[in-house]
Amino acid sequence: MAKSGTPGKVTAGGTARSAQTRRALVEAAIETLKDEGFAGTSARAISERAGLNQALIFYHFGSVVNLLLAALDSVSNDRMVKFSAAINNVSSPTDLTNIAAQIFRDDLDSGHVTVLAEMIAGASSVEGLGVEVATRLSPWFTFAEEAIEKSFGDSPLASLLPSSDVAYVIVALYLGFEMLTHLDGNREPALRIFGHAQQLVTLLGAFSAFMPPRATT
Amino acid sequence: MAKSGTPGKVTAGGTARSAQTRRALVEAAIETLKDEGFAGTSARAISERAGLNQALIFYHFGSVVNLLLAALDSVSNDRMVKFSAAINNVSSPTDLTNIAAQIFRDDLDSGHVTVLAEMIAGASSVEGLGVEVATRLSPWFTFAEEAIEKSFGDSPLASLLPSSDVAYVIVALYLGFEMLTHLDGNREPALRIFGHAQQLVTLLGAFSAFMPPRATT
DNA sequence: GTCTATACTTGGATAGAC
DNA sequence: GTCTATCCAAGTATAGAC
Repeated sequence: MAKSGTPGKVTAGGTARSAQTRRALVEAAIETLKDEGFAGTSARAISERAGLNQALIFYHFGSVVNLLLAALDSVSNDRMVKFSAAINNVSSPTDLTNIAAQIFRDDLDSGHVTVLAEMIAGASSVEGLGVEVATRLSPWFTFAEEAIEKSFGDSPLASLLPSSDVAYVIVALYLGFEMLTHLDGNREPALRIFGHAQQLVTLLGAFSAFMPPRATT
Repeated sequence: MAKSGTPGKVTAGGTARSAQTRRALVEAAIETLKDEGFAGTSARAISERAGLNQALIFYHFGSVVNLLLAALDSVSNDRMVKFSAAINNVSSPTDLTNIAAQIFRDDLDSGHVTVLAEMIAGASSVEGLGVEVATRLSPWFTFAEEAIEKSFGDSPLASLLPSSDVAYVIVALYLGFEMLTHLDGNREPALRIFGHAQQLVTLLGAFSAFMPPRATT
């Protein structure tokens, strides 16, 4: 992307002030994406929110899109850290749905999934952005898959569906809930449905007692 | 909206040529939304695709956003007509999943859900657009709910979840699948999962034989 | 109703002073 | 590393000729 040797890289070293500026810009980019959407997230809108000069975006990131990708990296990493910490306390399906509901509520309120959704939707408008976003999305799948394996792996339910497909459904639902919730500002349906999911898992768990145990390949 | 008495209304009468121009613009807006996303759908991009003059957008629709809403109306109506026709042949859960899979494949390929997803995501960027999009989305919920009632209403499964919540999940999944599929251009996971859903419904149907019948309120 | 031409605004990006 | 100033492209929207 950035010309060789320029400070365009996200990981570029430099003074402490540099790092602080970059962080401020990334933070402002995230907030702008949440509030104004992809189409409303211009260099001017971001810099104004950060209280910094517009030219700094191009100095530090080379382009607006690069800054947006850095913003996506940031929220994605934050989510993974939070997720990973939570999942260590998980070993049963019930655990998983409980923790998932809690994290989901957190994400809805903080707007982190909004950033992802806006970047996915905005990817159609910028050549080459799609693959970059897809790359940053793939950890979400593997994380979800691991969580499912860890909590459902011993259950006969695991033989019903490949965990990679379940992970795909979870991520899709996460995105869909986010979009609907964001559109009308009403998070109740999504949260209520998470409650249903917990009951369903319990119910399926009861059924699974009558199913043959999972084949150990 | 448009000033009073101006031809901004979608339903405005006028010459046959007028109607044709409006249709061409709406069609071009749909295609542009699919190919370029919300942020890339400018008056210039639309008019160029339609082979018409850019000023016609403002003459006929008053603003670009109004044209986009007309485009959303158009795909939304088309979908509803198609859905409604399909659902008349449906009476069992198995019927529903079969038809749903078929329609879903159709929608993925035709890109109609893309239009919806881009409009939802883009709504964040334009003041007041959110409520307009939400209004046009509500028929999708009621339709899904009716379809569920019609096919699951007699099943004991219906007592597990309110059909309005199931409808919410379906719409969310539709959106989520669309975004993921659009991002990486690979529709296989989503289609495969529809296959799983059919098996699950069959399985649940078997289980439901052991459940108490639905209370007739 | 449609086109050309144009006014005005916003956005991405760079040069150069500090 | 940051700011001011500026260029240029693209966007919305309107006026007026046809």
